[in-house]
Parts: sequence; structure tokens; C-alpha cells
Amino acid sequence: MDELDSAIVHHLQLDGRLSNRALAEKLGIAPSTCLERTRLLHRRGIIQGYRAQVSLSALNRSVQAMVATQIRPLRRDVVAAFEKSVTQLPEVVSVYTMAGSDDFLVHVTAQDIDHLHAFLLDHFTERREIISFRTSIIYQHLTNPVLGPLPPTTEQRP
Amino acid sequence: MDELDSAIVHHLQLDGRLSNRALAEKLGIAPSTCLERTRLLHRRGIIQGYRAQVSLSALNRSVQAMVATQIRPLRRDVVAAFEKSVTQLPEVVSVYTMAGSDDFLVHVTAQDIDHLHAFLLDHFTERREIISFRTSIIYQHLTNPVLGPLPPTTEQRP
DNA sequence: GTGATCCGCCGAATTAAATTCGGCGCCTTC
DNA sequence: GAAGGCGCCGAATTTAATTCGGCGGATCAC
Repeated sequence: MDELDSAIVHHLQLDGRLSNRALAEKLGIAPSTCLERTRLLHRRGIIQGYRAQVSLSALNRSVQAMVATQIRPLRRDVVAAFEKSVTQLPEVVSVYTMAGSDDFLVHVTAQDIDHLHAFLLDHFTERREIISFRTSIIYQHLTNPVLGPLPPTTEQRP
Repeated sequence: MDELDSAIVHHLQLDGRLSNRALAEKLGIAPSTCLERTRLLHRRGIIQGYRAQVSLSALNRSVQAMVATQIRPLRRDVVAAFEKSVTQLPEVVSVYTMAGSDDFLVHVTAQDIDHLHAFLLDHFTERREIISFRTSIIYQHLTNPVLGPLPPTTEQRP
């Protein structure tokens, strides 16, 4: 993970369909070299894959909410089952498993407020392991397009 | 946004680097047709772009946290300035602007707990518009790889 | 110091993909 | 029933991905 690898990762985060030739040119290296580097980043699991970013409104998902959820008992199997089943619901975008007073933050999308309400009644009110949930509407979700490497931890001089 | 468009969006969410030919074959259409469809999805803003998914640990970001933040005054300019400056910080992955008791959820990553603490002291404790923030560690963040279109709202028969 | 070895980079050749474009068929409209 | 428009197709062309043999610098043993 040297400078060159970081630059490749940087550019592919900005544009995952950047052609190998164009990327090589940006970095000032040969296409074959660039291809090999990029493949290695894959193989090492550093680049995990490529995804198209899709407009939520185009998918008829104009309402977003975060559902702070508590479940009991907090046993491994109950947690895993909750995560799995919830992630599979089409309205669910992502699930944060948390420390603290809330056990999960579930990011959900729906057509409108009525569907959000129906979704919660169908999938949260009903479940026995869920002992409470608080729903907050999301006005806006901004995402940082590029995550760079953070500097390694080094000992501070005293 | 017919069946075919949905299928294209579906496959490109799973693999943003799927070649046009392979995609066309999966759908049983000609490559030229597939290319035209995909380009239109772009032009219409339905496909917003492509991103490489990068391993957080490879970027030296092993610790994740959600910071529930309140700012005052809740004026348009103050909100916009907060969103902008926070999104630019390298530790910040995304910012949810919320209704409810918390004004924002800020998803942050750091090398370790010490850096997370330092980050919060540097960028949250200091800011005058932030009147409170609660930090919760994220154990795990699961993401739904594919978001399909939700069925349109239709009137229920009474 | 010197020779051997390894590793990563390069560039030409080959294979495969993206892109273009003219034409065909179907559906709509009048 | 004829005219027009739209979307799909497939061959031709352009561009990109991939392969692979070789070069050069760095490392290591002696």
C-alpha cells in the first residue's frame, strides 16, 4: 500500500469506471503496470468491489429514516438473526450495530410517510425481540466520496 | 424505468464494472441496445456514478463511531456551514441531517480509540455552534448491496 | 566489491470490449 | 391503411484490456 496504490484507490473511489488506460495516464505509469497494481488491490481485499450509485428518488424512495432499535436478549444468535433478517428487507439500506443505549441504527427508505409507517408496523412493532425503537426522519444524507488512508499511529514524544 | 432498466440498475449495483457485453448477455439483448439504455440511465440521473468499495481496515480506519450532534442556532446558514466543513474532514464518512432531538448523525472513522477521541476534541468540542454531542461506537456496518425500485403508491380500496 | 537473483515495470502483440451507425420492424396516429 | 417515430439490432470501426518476454534496479550472499 504505497503512494501509487493510494492514488489508484483514490481515483477509483471517485470514478469506479475509470478505464485502466486513463488511470495509468493520470498516474504516469504504463497501462500494464496499472492493471497489475489494480488487480493486486483486488486480490488483497483492499478494493472490495465496484458499485453503481443509484438515485433514491428514481427508485421511488423519497423518504428516509433512521430507526434506533433495542432488542432483548442481547444474545449472539438473536443479534445475528436480527441483522440478517433486517438487512434482507428491501426498504433497509444499511444496519449499524452499536455500542451504547441503542443496539442498532437501521437506515430505511420508503415511498412516503405512509409506507414508512406501514413498514415499521409490519416489521418492527411485530417482532418480539424488539423492545423499543425510535424513528427519526432523515432530511439529507451526505457522503464523503473519497476516503483516504489515515496516517498510522505513532508514539508521541513526551 | 421499465423492467429492463431495473435489471440494468440491479446488475450494476452488484458489479459496477460488469462489461456492457456481459450485461447485455445476461438480459438477452444486443450490446448496442444495452449500451444505449445504460447511457440513458446516466443522462437521466438514475445512475449517478460508480464507486470502488474500499476496505476500511486497509485505509487504517479500524474504529467507527456515530456522533449524534446538536447545533444552535438552527439557521439555514449555520446548518449548511456545519455540513460542509464536517463532510470535508477525512475522518468523516457521511453526515445524516435529521429531524428530531439530534440535528445530525455523523459517521466517523479513525485509526483507534485514541485518534477518535482526539478527533472529537479537535473538531467537536471546539466548535461554538455545537451545543452537545453523544458518541457511540459502531461494532459493525452492514449494507444492502442492491436497492430495487419500490412499488408506486396506489390507493387502497376501502 | 561482485555476481546472482528477484521483483516490479515496461511496451508490443493479441484478444476482447466499447462505440457508431444504417436499417429493420413494430406501434401509434390520423 | 399509410406515415411517422421509436427502439432494437448487428456489422464495422475504434478503443481498451490482457498477456508475456525482456529490461533494470535493488538486495543478498559470499
